[in-house]
Amino acid sequence: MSQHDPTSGEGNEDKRQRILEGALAAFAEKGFYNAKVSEIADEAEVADGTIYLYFENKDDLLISLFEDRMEWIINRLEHELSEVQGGIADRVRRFVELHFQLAVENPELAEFITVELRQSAKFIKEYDNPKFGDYLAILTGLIDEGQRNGTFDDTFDSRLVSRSMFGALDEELLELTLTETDANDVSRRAEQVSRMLLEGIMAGD
Amino acid sequence: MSQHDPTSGEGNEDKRQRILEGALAAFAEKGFYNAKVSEIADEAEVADGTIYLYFENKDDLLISLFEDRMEWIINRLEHELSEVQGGIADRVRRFVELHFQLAVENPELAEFITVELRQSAKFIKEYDNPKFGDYLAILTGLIDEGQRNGTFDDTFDSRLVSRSMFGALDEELLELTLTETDANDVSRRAEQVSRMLLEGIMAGD
Amino acid sequence: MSQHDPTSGEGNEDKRQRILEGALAAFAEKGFYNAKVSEIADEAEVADGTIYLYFENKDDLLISLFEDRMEWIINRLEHELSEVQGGIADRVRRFVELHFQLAVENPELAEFITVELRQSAKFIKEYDNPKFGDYLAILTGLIDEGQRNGTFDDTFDSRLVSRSMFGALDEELLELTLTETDANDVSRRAEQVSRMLLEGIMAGD
Amino acid sequence: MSQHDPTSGEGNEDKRQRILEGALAAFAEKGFYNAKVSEIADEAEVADGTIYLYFENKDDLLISLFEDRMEWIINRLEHELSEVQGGIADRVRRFVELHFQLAVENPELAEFITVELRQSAKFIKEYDNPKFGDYLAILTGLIDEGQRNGTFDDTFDSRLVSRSMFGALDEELLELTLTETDANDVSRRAEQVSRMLLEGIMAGD
DNA sequence: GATGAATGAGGGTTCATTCAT
DNA sequence: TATGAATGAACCCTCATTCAT
Repeated sequence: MSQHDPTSGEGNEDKRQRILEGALAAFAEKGFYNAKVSEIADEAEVADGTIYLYFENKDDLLISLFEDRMEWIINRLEHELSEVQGGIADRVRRFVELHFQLAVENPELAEFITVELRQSAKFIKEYDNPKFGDYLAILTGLIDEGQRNGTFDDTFDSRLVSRSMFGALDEELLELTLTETDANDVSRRAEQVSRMLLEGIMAGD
Repeated sequence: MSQHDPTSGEGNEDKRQRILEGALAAFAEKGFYNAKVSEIADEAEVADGTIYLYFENKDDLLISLFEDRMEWIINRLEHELSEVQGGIADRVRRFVELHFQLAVENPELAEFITVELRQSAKFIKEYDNPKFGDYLAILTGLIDEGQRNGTFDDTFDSRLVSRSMFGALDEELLELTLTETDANDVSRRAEQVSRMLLEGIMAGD
Repeated sequence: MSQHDPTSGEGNEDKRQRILEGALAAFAEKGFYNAKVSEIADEAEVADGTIYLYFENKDDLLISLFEDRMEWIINRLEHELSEVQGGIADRVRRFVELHFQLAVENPELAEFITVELRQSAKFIKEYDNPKFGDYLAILTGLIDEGQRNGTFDDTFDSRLVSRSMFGALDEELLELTLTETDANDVSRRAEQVSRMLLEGIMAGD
Repeated sequence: MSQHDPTSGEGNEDKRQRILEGALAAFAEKGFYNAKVSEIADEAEVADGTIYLYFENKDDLLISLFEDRMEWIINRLEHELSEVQGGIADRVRRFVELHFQLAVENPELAEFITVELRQSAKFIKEYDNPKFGDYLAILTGLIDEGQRNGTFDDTFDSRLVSRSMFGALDEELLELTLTETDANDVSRRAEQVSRMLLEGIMAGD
């Protein structure tokens, strides 16, 4: 999506990252349409025009930011999930926990994803948003595996389940970004969300 | 929120409604920021300036549209839920079903609510969005009642549960608005979503 | 070419004309690319945005100005030529004289036509520039008539002759706009140009 | 006009020429204002910044290109005219022919000269454009000589005549560059133009 | 009340030019 | 000398809002 990758030196990748961070800050604070390119440039400490060396236009900056951050999240999720000892339910629990943790650690990112992803859903549909598909696939994979090994009720459509779980989780994260929440409460919420979702799909006795 | 409360009755209320419908169509199709006031005026068959007799500005039009439509949805929900024979679980099931039904009957409204509500979340926070609170209160009320009568597990925070349920439901409705879905599949989804959510919170044996 | 003809009242046609005059002044002084839309607006005493109610964009303003002024010139030429007593040579002489006269009376217009018409030739080709065709047709018509009645040598291609005559005339008018020239000298030049061009195509004995 | 006169000889002069050729191609294709310096650099296979080692700025590049190409044309004209056997009329005829020939051989140059010279006339006036004066002087010289030896009518102002002849010729060359024309037609046009112009100024019998 | 022509602030983007390497 | 990434001033155009009719 990026127009121009000036050489491949570190200085430049750093500049690209600074721009993405400036965009993240601006989009999180004001939303895509109210964020000015010149503010992003200020934040990134580059000239306005420099942004256009790394991104085609403001839209591309949005898309690229999504892809960049989703990729980071996906890597992080895959890494953390691979380290989980225990069954499939533990991994789902970890999946949920990790989201709360990431949201607490990166409030701007949480705000950006929860607020802009939805708004940009249609916008992004045109670009197909493969990264979001990759992301959901992780969750769908967990559900599928749980259904195969009898942990989860296999009368559910795993894609529907993963979408719904994402929706529930996302809504909680939105609440988190929009209100002050103390740490204890955050873990209590994580526990409740994963318990509720898991019990919803557990294979009945 | 609206600036002008037309005194001379139905003729004006009709004009106000035409403007809101034009806004709904425009916002659903293009999103709030890409919808032009002049397009809304065209759609409503009024002059651009007329919109400012009924609404303070474009923001107010968005807020008013939310409030108007949420009020309509709330009334509809309350009416339909009041007619449900059976227990609390049946009412939750009906709550979910009704959403799918409304989304199918009013695709523009579904698109508007699912896409713009989120995006406007922060924007709307400033205005506090009491209607959304009223809406969620219906669901929270159902959960509370179920917890009191022992149908639902009362170790869950009912507000968290209702938010999560809304999130799950909303995500499914978004999927519905963004892809073609046949009627059979819609009811299958409604069934799965309500089953999953209910089992998640049922008082376990 | 113009986008919007707001009603048809005189006030509006006047505004459109003021914009065209502002454009003429700006284009003549600075050339198309160096003239700023905001300067044209200033000159016309309208807001920047008003220009876009009457013209699609800056290009359209250029095209429209050409068409408007060429039409005016064509009408003027046709009217004046129709009043000429005498033969075809007198009408050609009058054609040339009139150009010098118009250039003296409307130096901005002369500058605009001589400088921008050429530069915009290719640009205007895309829009086909029918008015320039109409203009040249007047001259071609004179040549044709002179050839038919034996005044002019009919071994010349009348279209080539009229283009060449236009080129010669246009070059002289350019010189006129770029240097100070006193009135006596202007008429001397007009006389020389028409004499030279006429003798060039007279049927020889 | 050029900032830098490369000291180390041919390698640099070659680079300067490549830049001028790139500029010619770009200006001919898109016009001065729409041609980008970076495109010229691409065409010349040099870096953008390199252009500024050889030319002060984009304006200087335009001026320098004019001067370079006009000098070339002048040399070519003087050489060819010096080889003409025959009288002054033959040399004028050759002058015209040669223009058509050069235009056919160098369409980009023809386009550049016919389209941009005029547009840049005022722009160039500021720099005085001595080369164009030199060029016209050739033609004026021919006219003067013809007037002195009685071939041409000496009641004409030779500078006016040469300007008009240039204008006529230039207009024909413009037509040539803007439309497809086959070789036969080109020579027919050359013949007609020179015949017309010569007869126009021949000393009457 | 209703109109819609007019307004003008605002912002995304371009591109000639610079300068550190 | 040569490079080309970076700069940032400049500008066309949009569109929410106003107000004379």
